[in-house]
Parts: sequence; C-alpha cells; structure tokens
Amino acid sequence: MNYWLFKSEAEVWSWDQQVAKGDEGEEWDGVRNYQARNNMRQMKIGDRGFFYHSRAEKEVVGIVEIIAEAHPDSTIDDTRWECVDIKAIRPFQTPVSLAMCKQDERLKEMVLVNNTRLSVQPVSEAEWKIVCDLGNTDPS
DNA sequence: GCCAACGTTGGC
DNA sequence: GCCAACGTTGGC
Repeated sequence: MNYWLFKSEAEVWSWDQQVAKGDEGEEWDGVRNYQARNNMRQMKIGDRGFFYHSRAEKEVVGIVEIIAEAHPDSTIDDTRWECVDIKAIRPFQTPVSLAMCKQDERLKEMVLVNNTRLSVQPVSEAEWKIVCDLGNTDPS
C-alpha cells in the first residue's frame, strides 16, 4: 500500500465536507498541476492519504482512502486533467500542524516540509506512522 | 495582506 | 527551444 497527502484550503473544500460525503466519497477535482496529477495516476484503490488544510490552518486533520483510480476530471473539458475519488476514514485525534512536522527531525525529508506548493504528494510509510503517532491517531 | 517560490504561457 | 512575463499557491 502507498501513502499520500491531499492539500485543500478549508474555505474551498474542507474535511467536514469530505466527511459529509460518507462512503460515497468525492472526486479530488481541480488539480491543474502535472506533478500532482502524476501522483494521482499512481494511486491504487485502498491506498491511504492524509487530508491537509492549507493556508489558514496548516495542519493534517484526517485520513482518507482512495476509492476510485484516476479518471477524467468532470469539472473541466480538457483530457489532460484527471482525478481520483476519496472517502474520509477517520479524523485525527490531535491535528498535526506544519510547525510540528518541521520541528520533528524524522520528518525533515517530508515533501510537505520541502515542497510547499505541491498539492498532491507522496508520503513514505515511516512518515505516515510518525505523523499518525504525533496526532494520537490509528495509522491503519 | 505580503511576498517568495514555483509552474505555465507565449513571444522570439 | 529559450526565457521573460505572468499567475497562483501557500507560508509567514
């Protein structure tokens, strides 16, 4: 299984909205960046991801699961752009802030810390466990 | 609200 | 194919 991280501004698409979608989940649409899209193309059903609120909160707030692999983005008439579908699995007991990640020596290689502009990123298994641990949250 | 970093566009 | 100009993201 692979691990990922999805960024969203809470004003645009929040964790609460994702949770409200339940098991049906929702398209992760609107990505207009090739690196982010390429990451989504590598996702498999059952992969897990962090849900991160950028800009205002800057913290990991929940865990999601990939429920549909890359398909054309329904919000644009341009075949270049694809997206996956995700559903909420569980919220973080304690949100893990960007500042916490930056302070943790073990996370200094994390894409979140080093490439702030990438909106869909890979997370290593070790990083996954560390962040879940920091958030007192079940990593499974 | 500002601005640095980055990605994309388009003229040449 | 290069690179300047521009637009957007996201941390601070």
